[in-house]
Amino acid sequence: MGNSKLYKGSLNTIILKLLSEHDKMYGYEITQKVKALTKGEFNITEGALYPALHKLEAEGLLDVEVAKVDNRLRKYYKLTETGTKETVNKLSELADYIKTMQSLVNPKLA
Amino acid sequence: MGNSKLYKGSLNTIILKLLSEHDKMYGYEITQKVKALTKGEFNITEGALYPALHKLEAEGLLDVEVAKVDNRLRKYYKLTETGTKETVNKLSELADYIKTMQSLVNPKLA
DNA sequence: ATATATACATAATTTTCTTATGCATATGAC
DNA sequence: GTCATATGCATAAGAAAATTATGTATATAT
Repeated sequence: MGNSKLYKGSLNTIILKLLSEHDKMYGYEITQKVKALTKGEFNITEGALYPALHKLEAEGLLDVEVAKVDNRLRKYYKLTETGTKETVNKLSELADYIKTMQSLVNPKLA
Repeated sequence: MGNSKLYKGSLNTIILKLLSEHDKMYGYEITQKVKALTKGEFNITEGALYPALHKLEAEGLLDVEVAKVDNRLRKYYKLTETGTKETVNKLSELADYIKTMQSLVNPKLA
């Protein structure tokens, strides 16, 4: 996750959520999208992203489709049915985590 | 972090925050406190906690004081000055992370 | 007497990331 | 025309932070 070394485990959630909104995306596009959406706060490194995509594919959560654009290779990823279900789970887990974490760290606002 | 395998990196923040509120605590007490405060959602495992405490001590963020209660050993940890400053940083980073993550995952509410 | 709670600790392994490379094409600046 | 930057993929070595599995020891409740 580049500069913010914190909170490992959120990369998969980010990938899945983006794909649930954009139908299909390729790796480089994901890194740029995250950078733009977070105003540069999250920088997904390639060394983290590509292995993560490969693993999600191996687990059956993503399908791949190779394309050639401007003579350059692109690998488009999209959610499978299982991936769509898992996205819901991950987002729910994230919401729970945030809620619990805030109750721990800022009990007065909980 | 026991059941929630997610979001590694928050353990140190949790420890520091608890110590900023409780002056001194021992390891087992921390595990019980977290379990109680999160209603069982976060279960800090000993294999994660003790090495984390040792590291925070080695980094100069915590001081230790050994005590014997009921013939059982306890190691009380408390924040050093540096530890107090670092707690502020960690909490700020956590707030940023949560904010950024929510803007990614739930852009409509951001 | 036996299980559970209290209290610490470490070792082996796994997961997930960072950092460092490597390859290749396209484009803009000079 | 060449040189830097952007686009686009990939993997390997290492670090960080957990999990899981042990190990030791005392206290308490059934």
